[in-house]
Amino acid sequence: MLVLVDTCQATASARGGLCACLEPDTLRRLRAVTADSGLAAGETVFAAGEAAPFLYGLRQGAVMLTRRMADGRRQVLSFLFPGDTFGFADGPVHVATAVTLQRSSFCRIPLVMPEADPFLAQRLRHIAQACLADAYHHALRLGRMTAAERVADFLFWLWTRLGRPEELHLPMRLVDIADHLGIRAETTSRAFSALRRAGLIGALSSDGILPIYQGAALTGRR
Amino acid sequence: MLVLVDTCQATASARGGLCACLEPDTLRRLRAVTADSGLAAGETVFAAGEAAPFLYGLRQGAVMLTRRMADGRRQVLSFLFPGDTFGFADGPVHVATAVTLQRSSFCRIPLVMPEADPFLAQRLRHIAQACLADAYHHALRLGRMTAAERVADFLFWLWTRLGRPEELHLPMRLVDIADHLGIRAETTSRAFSALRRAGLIGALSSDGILPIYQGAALTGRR
DNA sequence: CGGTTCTTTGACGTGCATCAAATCCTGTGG
DNA sequence: CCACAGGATTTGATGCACGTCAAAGAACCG
Repeated sequence: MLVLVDTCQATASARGGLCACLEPDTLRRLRAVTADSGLAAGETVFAAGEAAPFLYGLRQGAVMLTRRMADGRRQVLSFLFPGDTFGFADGPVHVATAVTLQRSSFCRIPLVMPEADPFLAQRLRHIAQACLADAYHHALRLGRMTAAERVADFLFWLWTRLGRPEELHLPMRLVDIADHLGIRAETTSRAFSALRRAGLIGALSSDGILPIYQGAALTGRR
Repeated sequence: MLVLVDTCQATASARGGLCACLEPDTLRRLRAVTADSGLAAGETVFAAGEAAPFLYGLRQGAVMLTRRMADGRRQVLSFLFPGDTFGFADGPVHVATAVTLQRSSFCRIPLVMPEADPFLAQRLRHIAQACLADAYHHALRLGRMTAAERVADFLFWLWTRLGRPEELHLPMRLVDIADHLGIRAETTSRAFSALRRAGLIGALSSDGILPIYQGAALTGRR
């Protein structure tokens, strides 16, 4: 457990904004029952199959949602950043495992709350729909794009999500990106190298900083 | 436009049940503003990019949701059956195109309704979450399963969704299944042949009837 | 400094795509 | 009823994108 901080880094492009987008009075009511908590990098927030009594709003840090097959094959379903809401379950248990990629802190919303609060229920419905739209886009990536296109499209998504900075800070490993895009870490590395040779990005430094030279050119025609 | 029918074939395994699962009084209120409509096979219910003023509940028939890349590559996002709810958008416009696979009939729910009806909003939130759970499962299929596994797992899903019948009625073409699973129609055909030779299924007849001999054996270890 | 983990690059193998052709089915018109 | 055209499925032959295996840096850590 880390110390709690009160600054929420939620941005407008977040799929959620339980922290950022709620009306002030709803937010005030939320605060009354919301327990903030923090975790170091590499820790499990919740695991697939566990009971799902909370929704989570990511305040700081980065999280990934994963699923595994019985033989260990892993799919990274989604990467989450400040302002994103996660923990949606289909029924009483989680369908995915959530793991922190960095030190992260969360809001936790007890699942009884949205049942009682129509405004919150409405907001959560829209968030779930935004996640669904993302998942549809990702299905297109996985089903119909080449490895190089997947990597470029993913970097474009990430670059946009993080506010189109000149340098992208990648909190995840290459193998996590590979498991997100349905390819191998080696293939991911080769795609990065090709983009670098093409002048769209710079070299990935060991601390995960990736210069973006032509971000708009990363998007293929969808 | 087809004639309206009043029997809704929604089942318990449907992701939705706007027709089947609502409380009688809510249903009655819904009926007051719900316009039923019908379409023949191969027609477009709505297209990606169009305004999204309605949600849809499928009463009879079958529908698929698709997305295309600019160069024509197509991804079938989901197959829908009676009882399923669709038309969720992220914002004001549809993110997918919905096409009928058979003669189908729908309920249409104006999007202003859930805003006004907390019960309906709650229900839609749960439906959207169920769709998200499906989309996550599908990401695992697309990202980490072999072609043969994808086909078997898809058939298992479909078999379960349709009530585990002895004969599956496939309303879609092989190429639609292929575009759903991120493979080619030829590969899909080969996978069917392999399952047939293994004795799990029978021969696919020209009218789309597929005998299921060992449905439970279709599921891989996930 | 030695051990560990991650990334990068090369060499080679394979699963699926692609190309092609045969078969089957359906609809149409004589 | 039969002939024919067009489309879907099936199967075979071949090619290539990406997986797999391997090894060499590079960064980190005790």
